[in-house]
Amino acid sequence: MLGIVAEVFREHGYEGASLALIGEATGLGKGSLYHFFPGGKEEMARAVIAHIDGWFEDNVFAPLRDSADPLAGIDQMLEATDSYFRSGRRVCLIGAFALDESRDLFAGQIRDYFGRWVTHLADALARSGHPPGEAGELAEEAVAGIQGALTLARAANDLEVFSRALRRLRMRLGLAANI
Amino acid sequence: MLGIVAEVFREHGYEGASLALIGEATGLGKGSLYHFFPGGKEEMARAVIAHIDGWFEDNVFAPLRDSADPLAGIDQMLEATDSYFRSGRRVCLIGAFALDESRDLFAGQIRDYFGRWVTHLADALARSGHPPGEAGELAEEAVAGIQGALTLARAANDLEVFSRALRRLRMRLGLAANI
DNA sequence: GACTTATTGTACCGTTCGGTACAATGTCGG
DNA sequence: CCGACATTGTACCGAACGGTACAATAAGTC
Repeated sequence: MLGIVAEVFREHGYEGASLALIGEATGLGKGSLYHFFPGGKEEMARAVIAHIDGWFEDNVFAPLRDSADPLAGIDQMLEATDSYFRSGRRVCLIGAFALDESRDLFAGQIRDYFGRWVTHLADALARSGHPPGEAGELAEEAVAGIQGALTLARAANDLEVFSRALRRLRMRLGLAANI
Repeated sequence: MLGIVAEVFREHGYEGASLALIGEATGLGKGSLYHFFPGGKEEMARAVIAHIDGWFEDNVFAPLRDSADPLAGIDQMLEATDSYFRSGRRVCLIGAFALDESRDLFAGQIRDYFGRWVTHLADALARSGHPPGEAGELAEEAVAGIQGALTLARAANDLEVFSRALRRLRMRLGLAANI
């Protein structure tokens, strides 16, 4: 159900996601909505962010952190990212929240999400042989590249923009070009 | 005055920028606002996008297109970009619009803005010696990198993220590291 | 000064907003 | 069957939303 709410926030942004839309999408009335989320819209958004964060923790950060072979972890990260963003069809809710005033409400969660992504990727890159300083820069470049590609893909209404970005990243991070 | 309205949209997003906020920021009442923009909020946003587009046309796209030395044009692009986004303090309104539902209203203008940015940069890169295909990819990577760096800088609340991204881009696009 | 047009303030419209109250149902162990 | 608690639908609240009407004023033109 959090997934459905997430989709509404993704589609309409924090301000644009009205309780009417959320209720319609989930099939729940205000009674139920406020039963599960006494804190109202803000708590819903917070729960959605935490839910997404959890998914990334399991499917993106954990492989980066735990894979014996760091390159395999990076490959899993890229696969999971491609799958999560539906090859560019989906937008990054947390990235979108970071841009407008809703950032102030969720600043901690947003910073944490992106911070961990960059940190874990930098760590994997360092373990795969990059000098520590360079690994941090490369990780930052990679995460920013993904976010930017999502924006650009949506602006151009062309999914290929996102696929191309992932393909470039794969090579740039030290993975084979095939697959 | 369009600049002030732009700032309100940038800060609050399309949905979040209420007429009350816009009126307060500009010092204009609804009477004046609807006198200048009979089409209401949508026309305001359209005018703001066109205004931004014009600024980029003059300060970013034109140097890319018209500079005799393509590398000098690229350098001017990066300088103008850094100055426009206030080294990461500012967010890209058009990028933010691309992410949520307001994209549907302004799809044409958004696609045009990013499309021209990528095209003109690709052209300059090709003239500076990159093979045509590679130039297009590199241009896409650069524009996406800028957008992503803005998102990341704002998420981390750290302007250095944006500065680092521009520094990397400068090198990657074939410019000296200094300056 | 008179006429015309541009600009503004104010009051108001219907709708939707996020949120609350609460009685009515469903659910389930005892 | 019972009380206890979880879940829901509905009606309602005041505030804010985008937008309109229009009279009052300002600014220019002849």
